[in-house]
Amino acid sequence: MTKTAMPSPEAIKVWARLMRVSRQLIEQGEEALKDSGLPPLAWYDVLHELAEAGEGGLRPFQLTERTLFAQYNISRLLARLEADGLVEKLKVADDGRGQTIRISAKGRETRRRMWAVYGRSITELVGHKLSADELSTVSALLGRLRLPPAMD
Amino acid sequence: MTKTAMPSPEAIKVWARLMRVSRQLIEQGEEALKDSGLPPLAWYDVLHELAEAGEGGLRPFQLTERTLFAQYNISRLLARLEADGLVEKLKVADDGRGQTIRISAKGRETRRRMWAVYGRSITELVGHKLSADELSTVSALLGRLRLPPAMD
DNA sequence: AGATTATAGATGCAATTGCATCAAGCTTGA
DNA sequence: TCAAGCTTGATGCAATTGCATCTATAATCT
Repeated sequence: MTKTAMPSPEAIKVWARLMRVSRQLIEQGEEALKDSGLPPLAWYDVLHELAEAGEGGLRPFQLTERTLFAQYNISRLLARLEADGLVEKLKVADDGRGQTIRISAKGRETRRRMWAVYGRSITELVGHKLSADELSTVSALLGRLRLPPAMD
Repeated sequence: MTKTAMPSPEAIKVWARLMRVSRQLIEQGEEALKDSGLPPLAWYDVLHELAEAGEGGLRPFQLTERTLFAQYNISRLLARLEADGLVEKLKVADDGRGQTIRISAKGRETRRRMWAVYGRSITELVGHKLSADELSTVSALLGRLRLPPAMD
């Protein structure tokens, strides 16, 4: 059993700023989307993953892993997305429990419109605040905080 | 009217990692607190601000500003904290609408115990992953993403 | 095979959040 | 001074989240 020490002042500062900046980013993103009459960020996250996955789609449990949303949250979010016609649920052949989720044309379109709005927030709150070099530095260091660490 | 361009790939990467890392940090913090039978992170944030404010306490609207929680959220959170005896609501002399919130001894003790648990998560997820220099670099750059920017 | 354990996804119920709005007290300005 | 408007904080109601648990199917073990 190894003792875990309390965080250094430097670590605390990183944590505090990480919390504050991410909260801002979320808040302003949600606000911008709402002002444009678009769905909340959580929908974007899922549509984004599904769009990247392409025609093959993804299983709900894969979405759970990638987005870090809880299982029951994904389950209900997908129900709402399906009700809105943004995704389709397909039976999967080799596993009777499972299903595959595929983004629909309407889903892609919604995602595109959300990105147009949300991307602007990112530019304002992130892109315009730091140089390209600084952005690379931050993302490299944040990559090492990720679980699992990003290796680029 | 100035056009806002879409974010560069570097900005997107920073945003994506920021979101992921902060989500992890929150999730693991919440989990650690729950496992120890302690209240959720939101309580910590408020107790922390109140502890820093000292005997003078803070007005609810000041908490709203500092924590970035919505006004109605603070209102109800304070009701729960008061019900648990962690804070006291005091009438404020010069403004009949307002109140001052002051942390109680029990509140300080709860905060202390939460920090013992939460701090460990921060050490594991942040402190142990980067050197002191790297931590300083990240916090300086994140400071510039803050609104308003931190000036240190 | 049959029993046991694990995994995928859904869901009832309680707690929390978001939204809209309210009540009460301040402030301003004609 | 008093009407109009602003600020502080609370709250009813709907939507979402968290928790625990459930059903169904797969995988493993004897």
